Amino acid sequence: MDDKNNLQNGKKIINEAVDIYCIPKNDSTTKSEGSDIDWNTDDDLEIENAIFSSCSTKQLVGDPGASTSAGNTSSSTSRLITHFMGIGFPRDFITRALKKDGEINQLPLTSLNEIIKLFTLVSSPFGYLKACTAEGNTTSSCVENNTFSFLIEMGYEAEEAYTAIKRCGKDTPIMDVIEFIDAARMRHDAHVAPSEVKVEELQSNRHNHELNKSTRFKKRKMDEMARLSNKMIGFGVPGVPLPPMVINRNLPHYIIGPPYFYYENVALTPKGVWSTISRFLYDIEPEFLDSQYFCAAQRKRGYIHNLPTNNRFRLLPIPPTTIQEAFPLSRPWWPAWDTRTKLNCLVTCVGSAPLTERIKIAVEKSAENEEPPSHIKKYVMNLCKKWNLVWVGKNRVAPLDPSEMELIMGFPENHTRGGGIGNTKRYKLLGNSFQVDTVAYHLSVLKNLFPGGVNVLSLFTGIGGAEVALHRLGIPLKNVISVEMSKTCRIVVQSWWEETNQKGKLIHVPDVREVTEHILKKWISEFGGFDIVIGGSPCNNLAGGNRVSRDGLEGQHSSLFYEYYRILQSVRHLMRAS
DNA sequence: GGGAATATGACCCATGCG
DNA sequence: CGCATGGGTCATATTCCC
Repeated sequence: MDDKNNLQNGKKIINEAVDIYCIPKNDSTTKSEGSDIDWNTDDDLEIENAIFSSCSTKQLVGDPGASTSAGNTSSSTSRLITHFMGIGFPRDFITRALKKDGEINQLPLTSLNEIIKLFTLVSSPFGYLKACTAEGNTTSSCVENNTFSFLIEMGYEAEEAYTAIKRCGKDTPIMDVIEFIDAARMRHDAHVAPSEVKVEELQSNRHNHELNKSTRFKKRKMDEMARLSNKMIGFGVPGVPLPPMVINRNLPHYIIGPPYFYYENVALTPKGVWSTISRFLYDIEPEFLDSQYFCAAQRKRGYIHNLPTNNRFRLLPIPPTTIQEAFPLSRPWWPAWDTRTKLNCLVTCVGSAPLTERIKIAVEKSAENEEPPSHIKKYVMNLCKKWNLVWVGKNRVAPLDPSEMELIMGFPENHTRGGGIGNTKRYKLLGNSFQVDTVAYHLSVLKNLFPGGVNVLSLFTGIGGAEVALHRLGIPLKNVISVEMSKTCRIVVQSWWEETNQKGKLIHVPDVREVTEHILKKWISEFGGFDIVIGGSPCNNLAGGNRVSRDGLEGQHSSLFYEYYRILQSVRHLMRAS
């Protein structure tokens, strides 16, 4: 049944993608609304490029620079259909993807590729397999499609996957197809034309095979390391010298400038999640950053945004950055053998009282003024690290209380206190939040860009980390649309809004799904557009701590990332149109 | 030394019970 | 609400082997 849902979801996204990608409504070169996009006359060249180029040319319609000119539309359409049928998509599916309001839309091949990619990503290979069968395709065609879907899901380009399957043969095991693509890529890097790659060479030469596998492993490893360097200093943090490697942030030209957007999630996701997120968010390199450079606790997060990165500045006052500074009262009780200076990530669950008692008893066993034996030290340290415990008295450890967590996370003390909110809930809210100083560092560049204040579309607002950051930066909040499902969070944000005497307007929306194009249009015309779209979509299906439903980006909650993407696309589209 | 095997550590968590 | 319990996927660190 999940497959069916995936499929429907995929179709929904395609329809939305068609809506979003299609036509700039008041483009002077187009005649009727939403149906006529002009064609590049050189169809042959374009299709050739699409099939044989191994790099993504994300030139979307409506993005500046997507140049178009008049051409033969009907033959282009049939070529497109032929092309995608050649890949293995059912004709019916392609025509449905192309159709809107009963008319055939003429989309550049690259855009249609995007749509297909979206579909393939959202619907599982098995869902697609079933759909094929239902639509009367042959089994062999389904197998081919399945391989294709897998390759796409793994992050290969549609074009190269298609070429590889075609050249290897549709019955070739998927690993061999991958070897083929990687070999082709390596040769391409070495300026060898893809057409010179011979399948037989790979299949018959075991040594070569192993070599490629090893090189591929290395290459991936290096890619990962470059993206996710163990220090996690993002594009630079105050006080830490940058590595000699130059940060080369080449944003696609069409994504530079307003509306700005800022997306956040946990850094250590299941494999492939960040590359998928990045692929949706305009191929922008995530900025992986650990909040330990801004506060006393680690917090490894990835951020994708189109904000400038020069002339950032920190919030003042700079909060304590070590446990000892953050908890001066703990100093007399802190044993020398507990060498921690930073807390681990503050999460939604905390250690229990009996646990702290067990630790007390374990430590007390050793004589006065004497270190416990090493196995006790190890036992205690493991628990302290696991539960983020601090020393609060003689042989006594305790979890942070919610107010201490608030301070470390950069919120005003008692931000989440009262109003009917219990401690368990406070821990949950705080554990799910932004670290304010970290986010403020990134958002600080907005201060010069918007001296008069900002209009914010805040998705998955939580307890308002981004709003607090902007406020503390001294950036006036003009209009804030806060989309947050939890009533408790809305209460927290509303209280903060009133207590800090905000002059702007705060509108609460409970569900992202209510944020339709229609209502976005209304807000945009009312406010004159959004200056920034901020959001950290649910991480519970991505986070390592989840032992039950770490389902990845397609998980029940984490899949709301696609809503973030949808809304951001909508805002960008509407703001270009207005 | 370098690669492979193995150990260790970290993780914006969910559920059931009393 | 407090508490106990429950794997698994990653990355890095360490050890082992050639």
